[in-house]
Amino acid sequence: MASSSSPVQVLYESGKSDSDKKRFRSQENYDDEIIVSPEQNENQERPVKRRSDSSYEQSVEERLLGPREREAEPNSIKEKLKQERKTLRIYGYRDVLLEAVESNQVVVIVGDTGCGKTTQIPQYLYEAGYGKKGRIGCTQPHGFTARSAAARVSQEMGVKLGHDVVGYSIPFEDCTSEKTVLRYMTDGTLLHQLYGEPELISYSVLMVDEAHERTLSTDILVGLLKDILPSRTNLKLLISTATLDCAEKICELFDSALVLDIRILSHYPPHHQDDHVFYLEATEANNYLEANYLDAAIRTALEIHENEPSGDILVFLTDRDEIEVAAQQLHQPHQLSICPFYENMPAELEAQFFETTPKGVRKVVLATSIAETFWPTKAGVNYVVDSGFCKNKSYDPSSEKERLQLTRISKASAMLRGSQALLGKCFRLYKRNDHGNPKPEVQRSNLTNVVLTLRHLGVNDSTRFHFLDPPPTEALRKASQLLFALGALNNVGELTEVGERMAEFPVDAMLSKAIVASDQYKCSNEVISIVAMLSAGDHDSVFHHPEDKQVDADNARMHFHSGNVGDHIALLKVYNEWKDANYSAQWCHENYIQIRTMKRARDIRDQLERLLEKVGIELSSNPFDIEPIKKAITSGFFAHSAKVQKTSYIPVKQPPKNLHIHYRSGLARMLPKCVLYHELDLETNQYMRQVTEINSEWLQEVAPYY
DNA sequence: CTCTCCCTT
Repeated sequence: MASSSSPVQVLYESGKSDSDKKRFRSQENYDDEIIVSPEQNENQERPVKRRSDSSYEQSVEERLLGPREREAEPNSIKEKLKQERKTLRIYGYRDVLLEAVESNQVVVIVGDTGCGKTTQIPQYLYEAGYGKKGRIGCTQPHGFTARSAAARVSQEMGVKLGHDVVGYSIPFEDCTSEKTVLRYMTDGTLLHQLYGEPELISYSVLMVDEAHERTLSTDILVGLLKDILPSRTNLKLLISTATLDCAEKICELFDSALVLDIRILSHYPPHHQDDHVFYLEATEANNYLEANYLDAAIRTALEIHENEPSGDILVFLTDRDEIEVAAQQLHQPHQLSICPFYENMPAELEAQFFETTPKGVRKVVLATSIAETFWPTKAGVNYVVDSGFCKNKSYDPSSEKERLQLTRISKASAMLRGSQALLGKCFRLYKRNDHGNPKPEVQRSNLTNVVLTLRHLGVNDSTRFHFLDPPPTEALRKASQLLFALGALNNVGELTEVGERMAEFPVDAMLSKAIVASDQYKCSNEVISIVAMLSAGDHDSVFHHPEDKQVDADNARMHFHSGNVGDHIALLKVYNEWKDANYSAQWCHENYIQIRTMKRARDIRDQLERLLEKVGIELSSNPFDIEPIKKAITSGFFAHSAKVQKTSYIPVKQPPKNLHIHYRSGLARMLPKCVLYHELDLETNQYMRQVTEINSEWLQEVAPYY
């Protein structure tokens, strides 16, 4: 173990006798963080994400209304829900809010996550008659919040979800009908709806919720709404945010907007004032630099275990590696049951969440920031350890490389993390108010698809678009350059027919181009399968390789690579064999394939197939010749081609830099002359993932201007 | 001889 000369070590030893008090200072002043709102108390379910699970909707309803309540008189349920609505904090602002909307086109609402605005405001608007003038839309950054809000609202209104006035529309799930007036959806869904309804003519009110998350879709949507509002004078816009900073930016964008801060005026009974959040003392916090927060988190968890009453612990770390390190170190003390929790976790680990730990055994959940919003069991945890960090994808436009970057979490994230410890304590491994200010996604993303979407919606000069925060000009320029090379823009910068078609597909522009190109190579049937597989998950989420069965898993994987067909064709073979096995779960298990990824690929593929018809591409198939398939892929990915040089690769066009085929590729150590890759690893940007051999002459054929 | 946070059209 580390010697006692390490500042962290000393720190922890000094704190041993008196538990947290020495290291952590409780919040002294009242601060509206970590509010236990009535809604949070009532509506505690945080279901684990189950993509494409058709039984999900029902299970949400069942959780919202326990079995006993379902049997009770419908009227008494209705009465109970009606009373509950009045206890919500937001209820006190009902009239103020409606008045504000009546006399202003744009209203910004500042309120904490979970204060009831998502479920209540659309209902207030409906009750005030806005539903008679058009639809009431409410957008969310995430599909599952849209779905659970709609489920809750349909309960409160006593209507059947999706068959009456309340519905929702999220990826792969359209739960609406002609009767739907109150519609919950994701920002992305609404953005796509703008393709067919540029002025959102069917809506009378729109509420853009959780704008402070600053997702790509939210930012683009808000910018577009700025343009739409002048000609839609009878359209009301509400934007909600948890932070004042974001509210100010929105006000700046819309020349006149009314800001309603529903946090300040609220009053809480004393027991809701929190004395359960502990921060590091300033001098100690300075020791917690990026280098040792993992160590600090592990030690804090152990100290909680030694000094605090029973209750499960949730530790927020940043990635899978850290979780595995922490799991190993915490494994030693008995009476600790360790649960890892991260996206794309193997199914067998997921099962641990639902196992009840034996009496006297404390559960420690080691999670990434996924646990800020998803929570697999109904039971909460008593203790939260917040490292204060997360990992974020970032894009450098000048090198055109994507990387994962360690980032300090925002105040909003810290609040979400802390709110998981409703009745216990939250230990933050940083100073009070020492939050990060993460860049909005639009400033750290590859903008190719953003520019394509904007063009498709008639925004011809993206540098003059109303961004809440402008992206680097270089990123916009690089995006236009790639779109030109792909043939989506012509030499005067107009969207071409190819570009129009590409914009319809909900996948990355280069994949979208491959689909459009598959028309001329008569293999759209195969290409949409490959595109769906590549879009379904990142890197290794298709093949499963458990620690203890590496050899078996490798053998299973290599079966799809027979003939050295390349990783793209291997993915096609995986999809087709799964389909031939009737989409069987057993087949996935036997072949070490992750069924979650496959189900998602199937959903995406179905969607792509429907869109082929929309853009006039015939579903064509040439299963016995892989060359046309590879050519179609090359039409999208010529920019990712590399030529062999001795034992490594150099990009065909771009500053010299050696690349290697990733060891998990079917072509690892094969050294084909010329290859194309889907992506580079985010850590070193040196390893090509998903590699296929191509003929270098094709490059001239598919991208003469590149 | 290396291995990527979380979302979403």
